[in-house]
Amino acid sequence: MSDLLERLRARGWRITAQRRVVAEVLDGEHVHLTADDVLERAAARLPEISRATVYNTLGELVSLGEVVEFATDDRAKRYDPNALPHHHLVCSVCGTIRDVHPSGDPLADLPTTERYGFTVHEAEVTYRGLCPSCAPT
Amino acid sequence: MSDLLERLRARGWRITAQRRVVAEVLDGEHVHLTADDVLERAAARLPEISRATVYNTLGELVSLGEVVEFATDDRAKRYDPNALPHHHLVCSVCGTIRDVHPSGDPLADLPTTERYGFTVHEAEVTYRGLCPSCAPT
DNA sequence: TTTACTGCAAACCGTTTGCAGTTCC
DNA sequence: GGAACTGCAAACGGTTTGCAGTAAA
Repeated sequence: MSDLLERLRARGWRITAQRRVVAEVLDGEHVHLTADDVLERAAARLPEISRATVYNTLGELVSLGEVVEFATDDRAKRYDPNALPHHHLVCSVCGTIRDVHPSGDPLADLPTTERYGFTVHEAEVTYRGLCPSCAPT
Repeated sequence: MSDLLERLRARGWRITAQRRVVAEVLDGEHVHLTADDVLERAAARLPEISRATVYNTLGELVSLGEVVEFATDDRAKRYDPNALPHHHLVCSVCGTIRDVHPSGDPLADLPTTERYGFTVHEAEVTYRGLCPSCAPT
């Protein structure tokens, strides 16, 4: 994510304090923030940042492919910095999300007869279970 | 889905015209309706049905396990009658959704080292691609 | 007869939008 | 200087809720 600002610049985008802060907030692994989380953390560093700008910037990062939107059962979408392709492991009780990297390619498991004429590009897996803190003792 | 009403009754739920109609609307394969779709189709048979009742009934069917909520990138959740476990194939352009049944168990592809101490119960796969109508010619 | 269920309407909350003002290049 | 970006505030749309009335058992 560190050279994200370079890629933005290469696309002709202006580097502003707001965009820099949003990019910084999203840096790291196992980061799955809501737009509101991002606003809160960004505002801690740049108090005058607005909700609209956070949404604008998130949308831009998504269309750049730097960030992936992740729809959960909650109402709010999660924003996931997409350094390397990965899948998600979600706790059914507390909602904790971890990034996981399964062995093998899920795409290979979808036979032609089950593709309905689609050209299939990717598979996105959500594993569900109980995290250690929520597991019955 | 046909004996759903029996299962509801067994749980002590009252069988009303509204619940019957919602259950009927959700019957079938490749059915992934929004709450609004359900309301529209239910109202075609039972004009006085209300939005609140549709949401109530959908929520009940979900907690019964008869219907599965499916969060898409769109704002509206989809409701999927859950007769047999299955996964989804989604067109990235038009949003068409098909039920698919991959060979093999995606759960087997998640090594212990990638489970972060979770007890993993299920895997939910979303395949993305282009449907025949949206594929470039 | 009892109490679960329904319908109405308003509230809720995440997200989007229009626009005037600002700032980066 | 000019286009791109920001902040504000209002609108939007799917979902939830409170409550008075209705109907299943």
